[in-house]
Amino acid sequence: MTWSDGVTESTQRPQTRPTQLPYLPPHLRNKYNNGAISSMPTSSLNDDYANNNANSYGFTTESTQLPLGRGGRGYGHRGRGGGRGGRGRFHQTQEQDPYNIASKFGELEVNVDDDSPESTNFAAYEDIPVEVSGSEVPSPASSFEEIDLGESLNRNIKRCKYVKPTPIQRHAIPIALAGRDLMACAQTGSGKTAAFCFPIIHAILKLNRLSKPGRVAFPLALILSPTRELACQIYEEAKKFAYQTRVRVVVAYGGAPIVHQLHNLEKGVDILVATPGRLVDMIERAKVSLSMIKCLALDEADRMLDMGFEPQIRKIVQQMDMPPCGSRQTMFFSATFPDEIQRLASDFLSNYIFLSVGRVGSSTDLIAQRVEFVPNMDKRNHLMNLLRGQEANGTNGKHALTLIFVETKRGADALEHWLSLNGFPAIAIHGDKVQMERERALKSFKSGYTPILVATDVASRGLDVPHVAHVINFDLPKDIDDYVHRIGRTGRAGKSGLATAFFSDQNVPLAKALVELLQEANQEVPLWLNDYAKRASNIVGGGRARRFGGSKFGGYDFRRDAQYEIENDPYSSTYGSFDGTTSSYDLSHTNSYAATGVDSYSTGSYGHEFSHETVEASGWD
DNA sequence: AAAAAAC
Repeated sequence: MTWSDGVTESTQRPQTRPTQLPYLPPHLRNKYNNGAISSMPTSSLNDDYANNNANSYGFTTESTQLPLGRGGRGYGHRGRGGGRGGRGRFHQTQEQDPYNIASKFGELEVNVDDDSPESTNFAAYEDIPVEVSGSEVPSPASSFEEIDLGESLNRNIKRCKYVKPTPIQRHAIPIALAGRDLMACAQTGSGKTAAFCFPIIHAILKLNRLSKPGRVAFPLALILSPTRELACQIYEEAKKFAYQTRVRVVVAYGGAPIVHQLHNLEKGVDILVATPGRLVDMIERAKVSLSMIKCLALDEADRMLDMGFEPQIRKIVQQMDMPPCGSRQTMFFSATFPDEIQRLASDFLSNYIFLSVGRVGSSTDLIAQRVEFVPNMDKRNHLMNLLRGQEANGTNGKHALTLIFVETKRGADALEHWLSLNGFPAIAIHGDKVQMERERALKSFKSGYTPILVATDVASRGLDVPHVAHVINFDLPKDIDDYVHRIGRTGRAGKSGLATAFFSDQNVPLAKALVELLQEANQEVPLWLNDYAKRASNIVGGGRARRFGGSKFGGYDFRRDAQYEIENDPYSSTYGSFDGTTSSYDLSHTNSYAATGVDSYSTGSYGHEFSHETVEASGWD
């Protein structure tokens, strides 16, 4: 992870940096001058460069300190990040793939930009199913030129080597530029960070009222994240996009000394990226005021509004000095968006547009999912056999990392210990570890030094680790959405991935939703699991279809199913996008929006998917 | 019953 090594470690113990450097696989070291990062000098990627770069960051993390443009060193943050590895499914491999690792595999569809813009992949691109609903939806844009974010942003888009907007960007950016509120479903890695960062930066530039230094910071935009690591990831992205715009981006999160963050705030902040706890702390210390907020963005929004987070979010958004709903712009982004969370989110939104980008080319299409019945008692032995099998196959090591999810922090430590005892190089990450340990664990895993990471759900969302070949749900999560996010850690960079779940009798409540998910992803459903699902369906109502409308869309506008609630709900005004004519909201027709002044459209086909020749390359067969 | 997120 990138978030604190440059900030604290390198300033406190700069002499230790060399051993802390992100590992760069030997076979990749001399391959950086190809394709999209052609401007990058090969020499800039040797260890010396990384070393210098890391040191040069110090804790001066403001955007203007980036070495971009000097010898084309630029955007990768290579010295610290170790490469966050994009999924490479779209044309923006570089967005999360500073090393351009994806293209190194030579088996990706993503670099079509380089030579043949008209290649067939563009056709697939157009076919990604998109669903939009809401009133007066701005038209999608097919190119960045068409969007025209202004000179400096256009320059940064070019620097990022973004050639064409991804589907989520094509739709979300015009919506955001129009100042509309937005609820967007899109897989991580599909460019959603850029989808909200570009419009935010554009809006701030247009305001022409950049923040000044001062004892109290008045950010114009706030981006919230559920984990510290994700906050840092967004921060790094936003910094790239804001390069040389004089828009200042600052990050605030717990577990790290607050003084550095406060110092950065005092220098002025336009965009604040934060985790909730630290932000509340800063507001209560009167170091930050939200009174100038023009735009609020929540990433992994469904997590931000779940039981644990909702009060904090409510506090930040409704009980501090943030301008009320309607006089600010609010955007929610997530890969999964259950009904009940949509309902909560609508409290914070005004006349919003719902946008869902299909899953083509994202997680479930590239991931082979297996579910095995394993009683709790047998889990360790079963895991051992699995790992031994990988060893025998050669399908482990630096480029086939294994991520094991467990339910509890204690369980993570215990399993790490047990694996280590049995000769498997494993390390655990969870929220009881201090930040330094979390970071070290992640780095050790990313580098392949410990190719097995045992994790709690701290690692289930937003975490970008390249080369995760296998996700093992040692303990299955209670919530199917968590499962979706977890397995989304593999199948990255266009490579296929494997997800194995240990299903025990404690997971019966999950059976139905799991079966539906497997079916949706064209995965084989074990007979015994089907039996559980049938039996469980009597006990546990609903399932995935309820939330996802049985489609391949990543989400489904809950307002479509909300007729009676609209009629009876005292908060029905929050559904203002339906023009108040709720009674004419006819659910019997899919296209009923048109009749009620609510526009809705779908594009693309369900059947078309990227073709990947990478399945056999994964080594899991 | 658990995880995450402030000091």
